[in-house]
Amino acid sequence: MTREEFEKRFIAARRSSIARDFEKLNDMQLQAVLTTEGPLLLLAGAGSGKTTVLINRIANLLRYGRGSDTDLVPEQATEEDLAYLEKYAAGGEADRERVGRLCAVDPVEPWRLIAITFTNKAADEMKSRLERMLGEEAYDIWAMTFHSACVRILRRDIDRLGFDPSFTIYDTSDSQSLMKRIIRELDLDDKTYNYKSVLTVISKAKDEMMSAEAYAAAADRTTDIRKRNIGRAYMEYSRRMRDANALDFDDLILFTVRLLLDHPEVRDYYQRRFRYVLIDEYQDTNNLQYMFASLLAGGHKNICVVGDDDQSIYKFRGATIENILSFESNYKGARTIRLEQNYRSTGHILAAANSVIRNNTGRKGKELWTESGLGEKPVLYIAPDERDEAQYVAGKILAEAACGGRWSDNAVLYRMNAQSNAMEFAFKRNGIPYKIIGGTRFFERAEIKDMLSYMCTVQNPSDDLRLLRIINQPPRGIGETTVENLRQIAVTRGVPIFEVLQDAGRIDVLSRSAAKLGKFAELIGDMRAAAENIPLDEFYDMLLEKTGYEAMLRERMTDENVTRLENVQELKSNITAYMKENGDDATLAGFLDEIALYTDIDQYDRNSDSVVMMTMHSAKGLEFKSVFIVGAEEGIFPGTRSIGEPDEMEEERRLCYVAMTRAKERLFLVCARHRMLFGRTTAGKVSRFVDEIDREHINRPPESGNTFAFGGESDAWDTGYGGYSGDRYGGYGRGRGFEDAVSDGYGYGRRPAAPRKKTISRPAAAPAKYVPLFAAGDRVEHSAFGKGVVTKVQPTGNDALLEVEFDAVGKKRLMMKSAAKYMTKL
DNA sequence: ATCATAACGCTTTTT
DNA sequence: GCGTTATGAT
Repeated sequence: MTREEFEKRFIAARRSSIARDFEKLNDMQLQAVLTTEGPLLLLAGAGSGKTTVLINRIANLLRYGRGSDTDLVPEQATEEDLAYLEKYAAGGEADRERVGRLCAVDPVEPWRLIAITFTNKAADEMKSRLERMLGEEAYDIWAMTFHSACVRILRRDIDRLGFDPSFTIYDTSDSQSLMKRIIRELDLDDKTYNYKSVLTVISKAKDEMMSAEAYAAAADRTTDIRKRNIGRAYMEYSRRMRDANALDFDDLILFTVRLLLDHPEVRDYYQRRFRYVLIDEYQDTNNLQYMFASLLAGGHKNICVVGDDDQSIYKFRGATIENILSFESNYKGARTIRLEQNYRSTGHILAAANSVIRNNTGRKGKELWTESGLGEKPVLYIAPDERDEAQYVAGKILAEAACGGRWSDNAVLYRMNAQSNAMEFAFKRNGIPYKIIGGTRFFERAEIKDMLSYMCTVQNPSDDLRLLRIINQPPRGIGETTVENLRQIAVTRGVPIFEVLQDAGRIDVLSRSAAKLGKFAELIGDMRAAAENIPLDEFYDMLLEKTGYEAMLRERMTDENVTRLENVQELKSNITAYMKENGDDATLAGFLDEIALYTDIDQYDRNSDSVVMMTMHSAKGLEFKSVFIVGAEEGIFPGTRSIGEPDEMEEERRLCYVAMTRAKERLFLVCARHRMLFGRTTAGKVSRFVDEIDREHINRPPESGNTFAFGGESDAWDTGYGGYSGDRYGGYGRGRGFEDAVSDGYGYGRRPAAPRKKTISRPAAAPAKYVPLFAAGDRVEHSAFGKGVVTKVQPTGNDALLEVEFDAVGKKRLMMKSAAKYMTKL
């Protein structure tokens, strides 16, 4: 055997031997795991087992280093070794230790790996799966979000950029209130200079790595007044951020990139350190994140990015799909692997999703497929209005629950949070437990922001923004004029407000309130001392007490204040959780870091069994047995803003693709002909995305043309067709809408006859009078909740609120008319 | 300082 | 249509 032939066979046998560790993967997944060296683009379709691949890839790197992907053959390898490997590779038994020794080439130390994700949730999942697979070794792997990785890097070296390592992080609303203030102070018209749009411009500039100085200078070279004024606002914003020793979310990444670009010794350290860089959700990266990733990977050039161009839905936040589309040209010698086998959805659903996304141009081109059979076709239901739409969804869910399904198998996805209202009502009417994800978030609540502001002020004395928030909260008689004086003096002296506070006694204009100011300064000072000496949870209790915040809430126990108190306590449980996780390392600064980067406490716990409602955006990365996409109408989804804008329309279509591919077994597309939104009723028509679905993969109601239309108008919506809504309780069993006519196999109870041809009167025109269908003491059976007894009937206009004590699920409150459809007297 | 009323907006939003 | 927010009056 020549050396050449020996090496060839050795390399092949080594790769096959390593592959035996990953037998559960499909071929493409395996390739992705074994391809360790150089730039790699992993196009991972929805549900293709992406995280599994990432975890196994890391396991491979730790165990075998580049063994599966190198031409290097150890000098000392013998023909006997080769024979041994070949036998093992062919399926034989072998000593694992010896195989490991023969296959490994530079196994990598865990701390040389960095895996970056976008969300804390993804990072946490990655971490826990790594721990499960690798045990303690996993602790040293940097598995975290872009932002937390940057914080970690900055805490070490930000002093090189003239910031103090104890910097605080401003979240979006902090930035917003700062910008509001700046616009007011610069005397700019808040219509033309809307704080949000100004911040968007700044964020874009930061993404292009344009400093305030550079931006303002460039703006001044133009005649564009607006641009020049935004330049001024940007300058002021940067100056204040610097003075407050604060960084916003963009800054975290921008400054890290700056640090790596301008400071070779820092760059070298990280480039040498990280032998392998992994980036998840690459289609969502913006320019800065691209820079950051490529800087990190600049040393060893082993960068693996995972993403799906078809799932890029955050362009409006600066994500650029270009990063993934041009990965191959950005990285010389890049390899691409496509994961197209889907393990989540059944055939029809996948085919429907494929047929929608096919209408986009500029794709990498991918077609998902599955081995799991055709399953059920997605169903289109057209409701008369949003009430009926919601009632339809509730009905489907109840029917499924009646067959033993779990509530949490169902998700309702909508385009915007405002749509959740109608759904909420329907769920309440029917006693369906639900949970809304998103909307007003925990950390956005005033009382939480207040408590966090106290902590920030204690932690960072120069954080004026936070200090101003709480200086008179609860009221301590420090009024607006005093605050204004304070600020003036701070600006002229060029020092943080807190310093002026301590000096108040010696300043004339402040003399009248000096005592109050001094007391406040003392309070913060005391708390600062306490933070260093007592455990964090005790510190927090002390804060609640000494600041008088708790007392303020307790003073008047309104419903609102009760919730606030609960929230404030909830924050404490965050602290306790943080302490548990970090043990002796738990510090105030550490906690604040974590909180600043944690928008939502993991409010989505899968333990509680309830239907989840959320926007399609938030649904990314999740999966459900049944998915309801509501509001599938032109003008809602796609939204008015994207109609006529080809790029936005494509993004909208990708969003549709994301939403559809969340469904494992059942997918419902629901729309309403008339919808009341923002106080106006508008007529809509079925979303173009629905029309794009191949007819053989969807159950549609018969063409609404002449058959159902009014007076022969072919696309008229106002057909007065009987709907789902509970308004005509006497008529249940009929008028369920189109969809059952095509039989999706999921109607419940009595099957309706063919749809009525047409109805002249508008639905719900004359509200029916209250007719009691149940009385207290009735023994009843509900299709989803089982048997029970009616304990209370409370008439409400033309309906009634029932209280039913169910044998299995306990007390439920139901609206009579809705309940009548699913519940019968025994 | 606190309450009331008027005015305003209003996609989506991993950090 | 509703919930937040800015402003003005007491």
